[in-house]
Amino acid sequence: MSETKHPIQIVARRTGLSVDVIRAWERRYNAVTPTRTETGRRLYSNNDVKKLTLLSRAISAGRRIGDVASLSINDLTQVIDSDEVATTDLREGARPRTGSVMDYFDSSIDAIRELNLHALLENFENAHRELGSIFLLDDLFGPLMRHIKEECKVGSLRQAQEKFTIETIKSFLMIESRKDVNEGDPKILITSPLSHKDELTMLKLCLVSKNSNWSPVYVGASISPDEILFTYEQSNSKAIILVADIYGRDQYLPNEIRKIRSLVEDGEILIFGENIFNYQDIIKELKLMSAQNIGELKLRLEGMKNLCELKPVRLHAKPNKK
Amino acid sequence: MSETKHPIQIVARRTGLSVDVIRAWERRYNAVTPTRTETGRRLYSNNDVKKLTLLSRAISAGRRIGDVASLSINDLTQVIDSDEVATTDLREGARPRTGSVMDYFDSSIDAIRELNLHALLENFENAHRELGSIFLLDDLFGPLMRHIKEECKVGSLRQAQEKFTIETIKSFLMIESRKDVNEGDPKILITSPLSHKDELTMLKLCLVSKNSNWSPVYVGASISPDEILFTYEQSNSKAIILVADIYGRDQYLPNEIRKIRSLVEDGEILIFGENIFNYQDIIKELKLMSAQNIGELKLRLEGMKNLCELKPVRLHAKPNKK
DNA sequence: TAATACTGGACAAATAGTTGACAGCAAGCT
DNA sequence: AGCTTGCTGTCAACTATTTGTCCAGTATTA
Repeated sequence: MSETKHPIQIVARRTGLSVDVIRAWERRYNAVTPTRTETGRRLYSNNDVKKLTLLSRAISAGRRIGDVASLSINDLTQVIDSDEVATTDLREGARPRTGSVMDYFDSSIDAIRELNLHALLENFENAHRELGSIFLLDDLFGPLMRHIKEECKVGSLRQAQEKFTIETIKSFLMIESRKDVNEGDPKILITSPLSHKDELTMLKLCLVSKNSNWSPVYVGASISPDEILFTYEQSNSKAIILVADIYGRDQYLPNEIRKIRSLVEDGEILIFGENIFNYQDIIKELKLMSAQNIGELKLRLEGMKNLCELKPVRLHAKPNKK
Repeated sequence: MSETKHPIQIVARRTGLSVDVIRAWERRYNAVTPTRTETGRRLYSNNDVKKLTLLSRAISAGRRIGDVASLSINDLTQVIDSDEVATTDLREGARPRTGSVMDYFDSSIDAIRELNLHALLENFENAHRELGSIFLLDDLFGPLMRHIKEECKVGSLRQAQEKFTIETIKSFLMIESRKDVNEGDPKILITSPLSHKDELTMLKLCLVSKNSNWSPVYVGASISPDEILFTYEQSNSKAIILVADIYGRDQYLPNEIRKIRSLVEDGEILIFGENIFNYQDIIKELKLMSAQNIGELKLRLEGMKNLCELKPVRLHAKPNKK
């Protein structure tokens, strides 16, 4: 197999890390050791990129680069898995993992071919029980949708089957994310800016929020900043998640976000999307939180949870900022 | 097995304890004694994490840290087991309700004003129980949506509240129409022509179908005739409902319907819409069934049910289509 | 020539560590 | 009740370490 190699710029883009960081990690911990051109330019293999991506996830899961930099890809995967799933989970039962995702994937495809709603929903429910929401969303629904889109293009699946899948997933998510919501949980508004409208992702986030002990408030996609503020206040939410889908129009987003930030003074705002590194600047400027995948989101949610639960308990009044 | 060690931050997240507490317990009671890096950073083993988790549970079960900190993991488990049995939570009885449609209407509006999802869903559920699906859809949801649209125009309700209502109704309908579907019921395909796309109505019909002992097949709106045929055959449906919403483009509809009729030879086709009298001609021409409101639909559905239960007696094998 | 990459060093922000202090609380004693 | 006392979680102050970022100077690329 002819390995394609990548220059540092590309790697930075793909991993969301800065070139400085990539070089620093190499210099300090030998995180990866790219080959060089005769003149000394770094050339990264796909494996290197993968490891860097994993490291980046480990970092956002709270690890320190010095502790994890020298781990192998396998070890890293394990560490990340346990970090992103375990968090405050008190259950000690081992989760039966690996391999089973593929089984669920296959039986999902079967059910989709037959348009068998009952089988598909049951399959989802079982997968949810066994895998938990993170793996369900990241490792089952994600690949499933990608696979189906491709099969549709090739022609081995019909458009109706794609729609069927989307509708079923949507309805599954709606059902699950309404189940057993704890009324005491703080509210979190899940919405998307005017220029974006990825309903499926938003429903996914509803489920994750619920499972992280937030009570999701969902009013659909494409809401104006003004309406977002209203919803936020009216529902007494403590935080906002903005979904930036990959099809959205980039040029409008920063201004919309600025508007929202200025309206919602006291709440945490989190941007979610697969390619949010395109918006690094605005995220820094406004000190927003961000998450690129479900696992990361879950961590942030739990962080915010602690933050917002401590607030009312605090005894020492903090100096009023203004 | 090479044990992975965890920095204090991770441990704090996994146990739900603050870093201060973890350190204090170590300092005061040697609850755990993590190893250190050369530079003095704490590194906790999985065992340490487990013990801290148990301690945390013991605390919330009422123990004092000083009393339990030095216990072994086994002893701790025992202590906790005996403690936690004692705690049971009280449950409030369901409150019975009697009320007319107007009451449900009013409390729905209240819940919508507050964007209170829980209250709204509960209200819908009660209404559904008390009124049944026909009255729920025709007498509650119908007027509700009309009212809200008007209030929105006037300005006394916000766009977000309208969206909230739509999403909540949709999710309610999805939940209810998936509940207790009888696998033995004949399938009915609920869809809409390309030019129409009233999702809400389609979901309503799913609910009604289910309650009339049909098993609804739903693949979303705006499906081409060709895909409709495919879905119909693949799912082995016995009948089709086409939703013609009031915003659809009239001029295309007759031809689309003709196409569908010619493709689906043996199945019953029913047109549903508030203003289907516009399509009288085509309905007569193709001998379609039709319904203008939910009540009427329910009658038709029950009629078709009887008809189709006789069908399996048919002897003519179908010619194998590719 | 302008843009990009490499190296090594420097710096600042974030994070940890240690110690001591303090407030809230419950239990026991006057 | 009032008072002490010990237990605990939290925090402040200060030091040390870790780590992302930036810069200067040089080399390579286009």
